[in-house]
Amino acid sequence: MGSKRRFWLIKSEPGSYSIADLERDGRTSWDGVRNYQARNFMRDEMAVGDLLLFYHSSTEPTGVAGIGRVFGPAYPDYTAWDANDKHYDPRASKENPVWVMVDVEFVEKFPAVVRLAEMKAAGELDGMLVLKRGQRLSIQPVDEAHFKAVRKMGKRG
DNA sequence: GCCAACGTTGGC
DNA sequence: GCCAACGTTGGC
Repeated sequence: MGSKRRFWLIKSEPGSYSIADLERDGRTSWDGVRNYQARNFMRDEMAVGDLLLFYHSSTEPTGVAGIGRVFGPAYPDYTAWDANDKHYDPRASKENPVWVMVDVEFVEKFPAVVRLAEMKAAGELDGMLVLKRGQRLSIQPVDEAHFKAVRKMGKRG
């Protein structure tokens, strides 16, 4: 895994959890991820200190709303074996957690959302996963150059 | 609200 | 192990 800091994009519908919520809370558990590829990224590749583009999906406008940081290593997502939880998975148990989560902390909220359309128009973001049609993965690795470019766009407001 | 794209499930 | 059917995601 190494010590090299990685960069990620995490998606959230702001109606359920927004960058403003993270700013208010300071820190939150990124629970409810029920996709194997996304889980593997959290479990195997995310490291404390990794920076995250916080992406608002299914809203207007869609785009990157701010920055977060991985606060702690992956641990079992106990909401998976809570029958009352929205993300309950009957295959999961304390003995066999199946799913994991990480803790995420607030870093910054952009003055204005860096819109998806704006990102598509920026040539420097060519190849970024989130720009690909049909790309539904809720946790995506991001190139350092792409991360920096988006952050710069965000600071401009 | 529509629907394309995708991941997952389950019959065979 | 294939693959059709299904449910979900998420932009538009």
